[in-house]
Amino acid sequence: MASIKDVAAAAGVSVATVSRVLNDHPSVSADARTRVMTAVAALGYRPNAVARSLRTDQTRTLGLVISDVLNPYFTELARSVEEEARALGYSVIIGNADERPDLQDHHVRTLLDRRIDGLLVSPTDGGSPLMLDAARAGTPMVFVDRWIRGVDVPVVRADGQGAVRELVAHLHRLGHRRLAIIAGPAATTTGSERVEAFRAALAEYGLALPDAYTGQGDFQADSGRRVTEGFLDLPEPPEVIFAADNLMALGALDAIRARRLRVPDDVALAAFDDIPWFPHTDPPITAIAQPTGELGRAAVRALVDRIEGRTPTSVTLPARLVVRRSCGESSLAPTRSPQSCPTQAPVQPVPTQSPVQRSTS
Amino acid sequence: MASIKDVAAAAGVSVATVSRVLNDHPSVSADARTRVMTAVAALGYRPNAVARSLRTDQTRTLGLVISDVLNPYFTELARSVEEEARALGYSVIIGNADERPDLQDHHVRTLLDRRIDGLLVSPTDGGSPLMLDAARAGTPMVFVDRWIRGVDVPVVRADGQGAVRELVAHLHRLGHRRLAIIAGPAATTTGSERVEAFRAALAEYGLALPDAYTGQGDFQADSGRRVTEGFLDLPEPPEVIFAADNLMALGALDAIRARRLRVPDDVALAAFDDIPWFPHTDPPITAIAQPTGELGRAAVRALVDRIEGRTPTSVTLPARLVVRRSCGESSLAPTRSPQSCPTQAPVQPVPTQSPVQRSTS
DNA sequence: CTGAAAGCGCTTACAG
DNA sequence: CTGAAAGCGCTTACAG
Repeated sequence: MASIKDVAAAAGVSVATVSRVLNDHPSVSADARTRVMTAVAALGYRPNAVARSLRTDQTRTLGLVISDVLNPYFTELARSVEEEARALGYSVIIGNADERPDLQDHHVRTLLDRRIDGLLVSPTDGGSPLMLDAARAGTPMVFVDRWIRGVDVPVVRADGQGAVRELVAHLHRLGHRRLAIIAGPAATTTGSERVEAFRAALAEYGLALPDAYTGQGDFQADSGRRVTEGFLDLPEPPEVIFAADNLMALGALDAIRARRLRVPDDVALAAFDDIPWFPHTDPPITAIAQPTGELGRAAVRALVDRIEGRTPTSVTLPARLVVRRSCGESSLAPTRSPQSCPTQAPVQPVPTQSPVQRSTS
Repeated sequence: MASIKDVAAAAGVSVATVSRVLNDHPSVSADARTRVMTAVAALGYRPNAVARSLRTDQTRTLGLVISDVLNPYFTELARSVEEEARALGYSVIIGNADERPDLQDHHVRTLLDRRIDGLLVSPTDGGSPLMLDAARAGTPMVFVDRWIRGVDVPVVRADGQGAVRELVAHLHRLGHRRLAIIAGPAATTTGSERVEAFRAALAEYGLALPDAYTGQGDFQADSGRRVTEGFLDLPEPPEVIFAADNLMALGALDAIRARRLRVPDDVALAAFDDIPWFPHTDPPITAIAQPTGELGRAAVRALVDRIEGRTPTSVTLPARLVVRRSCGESSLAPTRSPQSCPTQAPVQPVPTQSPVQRSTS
């Protein structure tokens, strides 16, 4: 592969001059510039990004460590992150933690070794020493979706509290009183916050959230299946199961189907995170939708601000409830007729409660 | 951040010695080794992968350019690729082409600039000059899923011919005669091969595939929606719509739902690629499943073989039909009762036709 | 077993 | 405007 030396030789200039035209440095004669451009084209020369990074101490690369690539929520997040990063002149390297702290650390370490300019993380756990050290050592970092308390790192996330209250109101209106939740790992913020929001909303209706109705999942499908089986084995099974993410809802559906039970007649089901398939499941699933694309973009902007010396801003955007049929027929709805549910614009009967919130971390 | 010089100074040895212990070179005294290890631990030193890559001319990194991250098929492929690569000591950088040739080229270029050791590609088009040049220039490369004719690059893919024949047999048995397909871009192999397999299978039953029943999609949901609307507007709409991938099937479902039509009563639907949601849609969707994980692993093995000087092998694995209810009730099935459809092991009434096939490219 | 030195492919003050 | 030279952080023959 041609190097800068080859180009310099072909153009009859020094490597310094080649470097200058490649980097659009102003002080280069028009003549030198054209000769270099010609040589570059003739040789099909492409600068070695590795060498450039070593010299400039910047890689123009962002690391993104997500909890699970098989989760459509994170996949959509990753897509918007890459898009925004590209618009700002950065590449992104994705690491998939698969909800495993050890794998998460593996990726953080690898990314750090590659000297990425900044790190976007959705932590799988309460914070590994590695990540905390990196943050303290001054690695530009931003948390997306999930975060870790007590670390001075900006957070970009959705607030689901309002939407969870609306969900509980919806369920209560439909006559449901025995509500259960499949929670995510307590060590993650989304794992604990969603349970707490649910518990608080139930309390407003004088309803308790007994331990038997609080199943411990890990955000993956299998755990949703397992926890649901436990719920259904109870002497008094819940009337509603609220899965704290879409994959556990998938697992719950599997378990319910396996017992030949019907949703919502035998058990109602709702999920956190909306995905394109939810309007099409049998029945369509009521879900809490996050502004995923906007979160990804805001996270990149915050990280790039941090990298380029500006002050990064934490961002919290509201999630919203999308009512479908999996919790029962709303008395407001006319009759049980097939609904039109285009993927891009899900039905949204309940208005978004609060405007975009921005707060400085 | 500490460099190798700092470690050498702290340990009282030369940087050469530090490098040797870091790389497990045999000729280092036990004493020197322990002093270096101690210094490394004390400083929290981590070798700079950028510098190492520049010096050794290898990055231990594979590039993976996939057609669309939002497509669960590619997401599963990416996961298995990363897993196998990690097992073999490589990292992988994913580039998402979003079915756009220009974006694909952007990622190939970026990856090449970073001097990845090898490239795994599922081409979005018939082959950009950039990619063809890279292949000719000797960049280690392997095609996964989709490929390009006339280039000497190993291919790892699934053969769907047998499964498509089984699908058509299934449809014919159910009494369907007007069958339509939503095809992918003709410039991609999977875009054209699936149509041809479908056409050939229809011919065996004396059925034609008229132009009006051949819709041009781009493997993304919107195109499935658009093409389906066209089909439904026909004076004589098809009885079955076969979507050449899962996202176009999602779009088709949207379009069908929007018209308040029912699957399979008004139109039957089948898809290429099986995904965890298909058992749960309304109705569960009949699909052709690829051995995705195995494809990803085989592709990595082929690429690493190529990189490390061994002879890479092309691999073709059979796809298989998974019958569900979206094409109508099979006369074999007892009654319309809810089925048990665990995500992990979809119902597979039709036996896999051929054993694993391996052929050298 | 160990160190001094060269060199990977760039960028960038420094002189001219 | 241009080039010679230093240096980014490593690895690896080469000598000893």
